[in-house]
Amino acid sequence: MPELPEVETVRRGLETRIVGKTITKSTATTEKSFPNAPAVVQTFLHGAHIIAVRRRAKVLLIDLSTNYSLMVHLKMTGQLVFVPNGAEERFGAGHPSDSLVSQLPDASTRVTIVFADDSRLYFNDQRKFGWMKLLPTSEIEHEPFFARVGPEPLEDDFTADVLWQRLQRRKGTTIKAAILDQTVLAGVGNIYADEGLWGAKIHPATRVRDVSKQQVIALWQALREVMFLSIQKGGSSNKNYVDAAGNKGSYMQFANVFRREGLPCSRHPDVLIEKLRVAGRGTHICPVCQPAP
DNA sequence: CACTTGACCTGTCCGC
DNA sequence: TGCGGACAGGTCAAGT
Repeated sequence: MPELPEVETVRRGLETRIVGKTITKSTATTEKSFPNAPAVVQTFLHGAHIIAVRRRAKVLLIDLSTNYSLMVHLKMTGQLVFVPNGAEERFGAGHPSDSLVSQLPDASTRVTIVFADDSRLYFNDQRKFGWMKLLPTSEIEHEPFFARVGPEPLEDDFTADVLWQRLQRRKGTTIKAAILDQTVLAGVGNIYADEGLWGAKIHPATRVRDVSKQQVIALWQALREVMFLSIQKGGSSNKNYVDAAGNKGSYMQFANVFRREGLPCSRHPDVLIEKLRVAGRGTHICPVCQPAP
């Protein structure tokens, strides 16, 4: 799924498109994608105005005038796509060739939200791992996930020292598993874990206790660099991901290891990127930059 | 508590 | 071409 840069890109796209709009109705085709009771949806979603679109970790928060919020997790294949003029609009026409969406709704559409001007927001999710739910805005901070999630890595107060401290709770596991752990820091997923570890020249299977302070500083810097760059490029479209306008991101053109097995390392043109399995996930390394621990 | 593995789903790709 | 298995951006529950 969408990791921090992709979710942030969606957030920015939605912010400019839906804030101020009024929701008139919604339909859900898959119970688990939007499990709230119909009465709750009727009372707190229909008729509400959009106040703000926020992000925490990989979760989107759409604040409503009813003092409820829509909490959305895209998981692996979720999309939130805004379409200006409803079903007749040929979406994607006139877009650059990188537009994935031709017409919505499609077979993966789980929820449709209709605004008063007949524009729509589609929640598409091929694998049905994602979900959206309504809850009182004041209860967000008490959600179990938010009560445990770690700091935002792109905030100014997220220093290398903070990362070092947060890693101490996972000394026995691999550095890759540790940075994927959302309670250590928020927002890193499989793509940026691999890219950050390559940037810091750390093998993903290195035990946290064996990672030096200097390496943690390099990792802190590399993770922030790759995620800032990815936001600039509109995120990574490995497969399903598109932004709020239905367009793909271009970060994968700048990736150094992710999904580049068999291709040369940009630091060592005669060395090929290898793929292995670490923390139960496909993992990509340069065997020279990142020697086995 | 720390750590690992399987489960949740659908679709695609790869080898036989 | 068909079919089985592995794998895919994330998180949780349950196991050790």
